Amino acid sequence: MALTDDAIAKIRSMISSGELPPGARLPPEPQLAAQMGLSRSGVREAVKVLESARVLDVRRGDGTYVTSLAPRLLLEGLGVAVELLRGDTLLEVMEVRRMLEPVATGLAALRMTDAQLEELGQILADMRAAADDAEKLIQFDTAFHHTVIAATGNETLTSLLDGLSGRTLRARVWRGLIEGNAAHKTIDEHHAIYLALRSRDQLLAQASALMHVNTSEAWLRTVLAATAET
Amino acid sequence: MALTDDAIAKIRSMISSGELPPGARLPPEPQLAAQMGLSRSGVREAVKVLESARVLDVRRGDGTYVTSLAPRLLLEGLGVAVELLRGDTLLEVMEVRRMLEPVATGLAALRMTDAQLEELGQILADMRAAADDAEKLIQFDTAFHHTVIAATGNETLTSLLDGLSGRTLRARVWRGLIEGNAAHKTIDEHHAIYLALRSRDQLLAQASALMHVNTSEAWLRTVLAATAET
DNA sequence: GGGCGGCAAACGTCGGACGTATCTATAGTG
DNA sequence: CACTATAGATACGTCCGACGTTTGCCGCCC
Repeated sequence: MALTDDAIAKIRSMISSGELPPGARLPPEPQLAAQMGLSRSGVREAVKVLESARVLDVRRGDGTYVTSLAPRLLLEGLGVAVELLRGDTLLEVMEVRRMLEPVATGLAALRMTDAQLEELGQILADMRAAADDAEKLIQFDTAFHHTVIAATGNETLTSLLDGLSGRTLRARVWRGLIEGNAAHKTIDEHHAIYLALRSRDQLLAQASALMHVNTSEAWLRTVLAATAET
Repeated sequence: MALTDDAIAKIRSMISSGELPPGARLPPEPQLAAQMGLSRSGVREAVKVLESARVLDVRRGDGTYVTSLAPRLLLEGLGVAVELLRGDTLLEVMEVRRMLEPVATGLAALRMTDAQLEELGQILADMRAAADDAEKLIQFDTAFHHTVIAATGNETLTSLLDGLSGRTLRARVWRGLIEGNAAHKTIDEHHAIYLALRSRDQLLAQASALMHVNTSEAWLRTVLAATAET
């Protein structure tokens, strides 16, 4: 494993050292191969790994470049990782959300702009209108929480929570909610969060977010228990 | 990009669907290539990507297997991602720690066992004894926080916070601490956290952890400002 | 000045070859 | 019978060379 992994480490080190800043262009693959003492095949594997980690951007026919290294890119991988977590560890993920999301929502109450509140109200209305379409509900739910967290202005936090709230996880929770006729109640919870944010009430925002995550966790337990029986 | 990325998606989907459970063995590369309609080179790139994400475990001379998919493996990539974050976004990371670590430490106060407390006391003693060795301080600091968070029993949370407290980030903070003659004060903060945990006092643990993260953040700001001038 | 076409550069994919590590089954030995 | 040593098969690691396709750019033409 030495050669290819060494190449990965070398490229990564050139980036973190500043030798290859964001936007920089790497030498062509054959030249890079010679420079690092391995074949083009090995370089391609290394580049592919860094591309999948959103560290490099490979443009066919053009060249290979370092990305912006923005957190939204580098933390994208968290989402795919969470998608592969199994059964009980999903409850661990939910516990993390339970710890993080209320505090973050409280912070959002202090920082949210009027325009963002407006947008949030629209999403809430959309959600109410889609109360019988699971697919749309999941979509608006994702947008709602993303908008709230993004209002903190912390892109790292936003990407992290986006990743923790993977699509599969959300889908499972909403499946439980709908089958348990609890979708309406959950939409009301979103409304409570919205009202707290609108009042710029940090503590209330925090509390309402905690109750909401708690509901999600409860339904996830239900769904997981039902799945385990089968 | 279609072929190799398709292969990655296919393998990942076979895993998340349960067709390839943890520990399962994949077909040999040539066979896998034929099965997915591309050359062995392409398969190797796909496998390499999943190996770097700790989804697959490639054993030379033997075969390729699905890992345990434990969160400690899948979230390992978060650490390397954080290592590549630049300047100001490190403050965002610190803000996330500021939100998450106190709550997690409070939870640890409720769940920590006597044996874990004992271990924590030992690490604290080691830290005091190494008060003039930056390298060791960083090492014991890492062990201290890892032990505290691990006491929550939530492996996902532990891996997440481990990743957020990357080695480079820690090194920068401690460099500031030592140059600013604040190492001793910081060790006292660790002691305060230890005492709170020992008293099983959730709120006090939470508060002491917040003060500690706050100190780290302040010194990180100092170091970043000094770096920016140069 | 702007649009069009062709050339060169660079990545995408393929096929085959050979080296090396690992596992296993077999034969041998005490 | 149990254990060891060895030979073969299996599978990944690395390299090389070739060709297709895409993209960017520059010069030509209108």
